[in-house]
Amino acid sequence: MIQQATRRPRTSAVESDFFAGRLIRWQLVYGRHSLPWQGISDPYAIWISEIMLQQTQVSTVIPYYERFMTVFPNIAPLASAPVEEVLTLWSGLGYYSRGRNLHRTARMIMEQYGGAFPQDIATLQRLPGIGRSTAAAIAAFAFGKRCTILDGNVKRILIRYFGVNGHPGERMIEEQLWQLAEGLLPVEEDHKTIASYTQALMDLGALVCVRTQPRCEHCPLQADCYAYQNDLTAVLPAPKPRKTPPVKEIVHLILLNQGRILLKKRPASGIWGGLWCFPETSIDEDSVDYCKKNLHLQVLKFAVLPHLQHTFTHFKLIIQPQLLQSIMYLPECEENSEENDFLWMTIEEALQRAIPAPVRKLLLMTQPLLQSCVHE
DNA sequence: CAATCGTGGGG
DNA sequence: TCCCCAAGATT
Repeated sequence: MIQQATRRPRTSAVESDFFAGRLIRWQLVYGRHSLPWQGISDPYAIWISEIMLQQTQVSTVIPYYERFMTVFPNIAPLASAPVEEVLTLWSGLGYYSRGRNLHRTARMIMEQYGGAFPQDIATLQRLPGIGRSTAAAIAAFAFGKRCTILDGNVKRILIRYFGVNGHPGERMIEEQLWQLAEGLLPVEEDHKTIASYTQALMDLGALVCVRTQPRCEHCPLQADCYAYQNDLTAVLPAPKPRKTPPVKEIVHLILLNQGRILLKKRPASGIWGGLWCFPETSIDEDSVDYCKKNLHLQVLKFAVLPHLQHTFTHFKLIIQPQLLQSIMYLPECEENSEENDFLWMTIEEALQRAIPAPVRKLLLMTQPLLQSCVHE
């Protein structure tokens, strides 16, 4: 598994501080120090940033983080807000269960811990949305706890540094990496040291030990890196074997009525859980029939918009948008029926709600069209 | 363990 | 255009 094992008999305390020391000194000069969630030890702010940063790049997160912290500067208003308000601030960021779990956790911390963040990593990890790595990040940054993160950056660094064969997806490898990461922690449990070290790992992975064309010339670990010394940085880590994702095709119904459009709130579980979307049908079904049968709406189809491609991690979605004029609607589909999961709203209102990225895109694309319809 | 869950950017 | 995947967690 670990090719260096013969040359490097595990991680000793001496090596640990060799590794950590170099990293910390490098971070001081070349690392990032001005990110919005840095230079603080407010566990709430750190928590929000860590959740947003899960599987999401820093540049994407920054504007979302700023908006979120303006609306919810601390845990109390977050806990007392409706979930939908959280999802609205999450709109476009993806992985919306993060938003729902964030809200659940805020309420749990208010109720079970009197509004104060638990400092113990095991307790942190029991909170919704906080796994092993995120718990460690919060504990390290906010409380200076001596525990290791293991995100994509750290995995890539360790795999190269130690010359690990195999994908992090395999349980054995995953556990190996956790063990290695823990062995490399600075010996002393000093808040500043732990925070700098943790940030150093992230920065090295994001700025130097990047996936393609790593900047090994600038790496403080170069002399000891297995991949660099053996010219293997291009093949380590081995790419994850992937199946070609399936393609799904659906129709999005943009229903117009007196300057308003109809949106439907999706169930909390599944894709885009809890978000507002256009009613959708299969491409095999006649959309006018669908509206009559399922929405009790008499409609007139008057435009088919160019299709939209949206790629998820595990499948590709082709969206066929249709513009439909609703002539009238029958009593069964009054507003506020169906537990309020169908709502007519103006396009401006819709844009301010919790909607997924493609819906936002479609709304913006068709906004001029809708305006001209109103005038008719 | 494998699938699920978004979106955007870079090569 | 296509492939890869980023401060992962949950089921």
